[in-house]
Amino acid sequence: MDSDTGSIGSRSSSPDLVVDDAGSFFSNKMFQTYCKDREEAAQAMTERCPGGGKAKTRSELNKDEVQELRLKVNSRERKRMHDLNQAMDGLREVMPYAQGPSVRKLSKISTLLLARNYILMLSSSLEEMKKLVGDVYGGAGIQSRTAAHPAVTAAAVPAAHLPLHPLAQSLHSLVGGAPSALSAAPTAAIPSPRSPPTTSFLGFHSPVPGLLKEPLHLTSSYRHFPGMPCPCSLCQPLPTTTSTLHNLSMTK
DNA sequence: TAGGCCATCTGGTCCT
DNA sequence: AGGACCAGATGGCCTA
Repeated sequence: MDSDTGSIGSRSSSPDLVVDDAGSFFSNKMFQTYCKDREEAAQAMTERCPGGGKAKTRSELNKDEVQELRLKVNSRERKRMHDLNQAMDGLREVMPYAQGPSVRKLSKISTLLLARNYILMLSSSLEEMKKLVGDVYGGAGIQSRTAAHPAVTAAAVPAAHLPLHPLAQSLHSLVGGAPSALSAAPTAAIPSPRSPPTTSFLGFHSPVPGLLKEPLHLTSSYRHFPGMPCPCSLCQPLPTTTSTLHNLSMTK
C-alpha cells in the first residue's frame, strides 16, 4: 500500500473520519468528545498562560495541536505496520511457496504457520543429517567433526539459497533407491493459486510440484526442491521429538 | 451475501 | 514526555 506521509491512506477505511477545511482528518467520535473538553481547557489555558516558553502539556494543546499530534501518532503507527508488513514479505520470499503475479500472496497467518513448519522441518532434517553423518564417520568425536562440516552447517541455512552439498548427495545414494513420490503427489492438496493454502496444507504433508521452485536434480533418483521435504528419509520431516523443538510455539 | 483478510485509527500500557 | 507496542473497532475489498 502506500505511504506513511500522514495523509489519508490509499484505503480510506477509517471509521468516523471527517475532513476539515484544511483537508486533514480526525476520528469524528474521538475528536468531538476529545476536543470539546480540550478546546475549553486549552482556551482557558491560553488565557491563563499566554505565550509561555515552556513545552505544553497535552492538556494545554489546542485543537490544531491535538490534531497534529494525532496525525503524528497515526503516521508512526502506519510506518510501524508497514515495516511489519515488509518483514512479512521478506519472510514470504524465503518460504517454499510459489510467488508471482498469478499467485495469491500468503496471508499473514498462513505465512507464520508455514514458517513455523518450515523451521521444524529444517530442524528435523538437520538432526537426521547429523545422525547420518555420524553413521558415515562413526566413532567418538563425531560431534565436533559434524558440527564443523559444511554439509551440516549448511543445513542450518535456508535451503532455498543453497545447493545440496556433495556429501548430502552421497548420503542420498546410501539411503535412497525408492521412486520419487513428488511426481505422484496428490494434487488434491494443492490449493488454487487464487485461494490461500489451508492450515492442513501448511503442515507440509504433501509437496506441491506445481508450486515448487526450481528443483535440484541430483544423482540419486530423488528430485530435490530447495526448501521442500523430499521423500527420502534424509529430507523427510520427522515427528518433533526434541525438547528444543517442543519449545517452539506460536503462542505469545 | 457471508466470511476472510487487510489497513487504518485509536487509546492504553510500558519503556527509555 | 515521547515513542514503541499492542489490541480492539471499523469499514473496504475480494472470493466462494
